[in-house]
Amino acid sequence: MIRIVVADDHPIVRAGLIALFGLEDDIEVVAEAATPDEAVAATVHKNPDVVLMDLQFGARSRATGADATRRIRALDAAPYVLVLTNYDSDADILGAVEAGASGYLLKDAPPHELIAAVRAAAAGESALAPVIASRLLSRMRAPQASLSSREIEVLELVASGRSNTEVAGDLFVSETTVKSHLAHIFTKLGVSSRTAAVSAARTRGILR
Amino acid sequence: MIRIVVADDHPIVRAGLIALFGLEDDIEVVAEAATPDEAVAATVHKNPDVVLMDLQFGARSRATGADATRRIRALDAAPYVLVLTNYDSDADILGAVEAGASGYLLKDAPPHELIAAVRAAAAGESALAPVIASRLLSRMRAPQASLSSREIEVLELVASGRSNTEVAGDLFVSETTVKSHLAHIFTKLGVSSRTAAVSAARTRGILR
DNA sequence: GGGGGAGTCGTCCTTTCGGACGATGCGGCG
DNA sequence: CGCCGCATCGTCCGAAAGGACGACTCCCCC
Repeated sequence: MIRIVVADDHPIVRAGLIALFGLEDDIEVVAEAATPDEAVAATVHKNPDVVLMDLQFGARSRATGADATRRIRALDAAPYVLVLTNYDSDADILGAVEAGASGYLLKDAPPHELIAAVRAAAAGESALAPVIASRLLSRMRAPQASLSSREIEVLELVASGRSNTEVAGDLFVSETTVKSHLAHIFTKLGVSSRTAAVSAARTRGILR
Repeated sequence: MIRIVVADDHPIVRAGLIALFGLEDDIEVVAEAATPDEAVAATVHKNPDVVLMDLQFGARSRATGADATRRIRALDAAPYVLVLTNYDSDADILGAVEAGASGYLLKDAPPHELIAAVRAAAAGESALAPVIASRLLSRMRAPQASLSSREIEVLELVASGRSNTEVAGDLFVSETTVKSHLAHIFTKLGVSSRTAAVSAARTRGILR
């Protein structure tokens, strides 16, 4: 019997997961958690085989699913953590993997994929949704788009709506320099306009 | 007995809703739908009292929950549509209300609130999540910076980094029209560039 | 000591954006 | 009915942004 903990702030999602796993006779939901803290506590007390972890917990909780994952993986005899979330942003995926997740699934995944992932995780295997796998690979192929601190500084000002000349004034450099930074940012992010750069940086977690 | 249709592209969410309503003996889920088209079809065939409608359907479907809501509300003896979604952006709320939704709930709502909303909807009453209600009210109080739904639509595309010509193509209008919308957006938000408009809209909660 | 990346600055040129007009049709509202 | 907001389309023009070169300092690292 695979014993799992379900951690998600949405009562509806928890109910759905419990209902789905209720149909499987080799999987048992031993606890549910509505916050990252509850997830860690439940893991400590119930000692499950797998934790199904959401990444986004509503604004009510300052901690994230990645934090909880990190803390859970730091435990003795830590269970495997399967991240189950809505989004597939690079920042989220990277964060989850760094935190020690052994799988990453999207909430719109078909149930059988989810069940299979839980069984795989319980067996110590990694399970990635196809979408996620291809995204990770494309990230490997593409040189990591790490912006320099100066470039991030420029991009933050641009994101706040400042023009090139204004950014130049703010940073005490010439407009040429700002445009030069922006050109580098564009190539690194694979875009060709300031607004697209801001959007890309946001989805990748470079900008808040 | 209140007969409802559940429309959401996430199998997990559908399972959760069905499980939750299964506990209520005055509510019966008569059909589930994974796409907007299925939602309309199910409504036509099952003739429910209430339709629980998600707004975001994955990229697989071009139609949105708002489209489906509009089509359902245009039917004879149309059921009440309760929008149940993850986000509380102004654009989503406005769009849903315009489409004829009689309620707007967030997916992280506690189950009892959801149940109450379904009963209210079945009785022809409107049900808004407290967060949504206050947002609508604050919108009433500050009418100066309210963008039309079309303007928000344009701004969302701009925020994702699309150029004027691309936005024009996406919306099947001329570039002149896009620029016209943007000019209005600029004056309403008190800015003078697309990037500044996106920034302003974000801080005011118009965009997420 | 010779890359190589980051940061700085420059010029030339093209495309895009934004401002300033105007104009039409539609719908709501007093 | 007229007025007004919204959405649509148009032209003209100046300003901003972006691409394509080059070039000069640091500074780090092999």
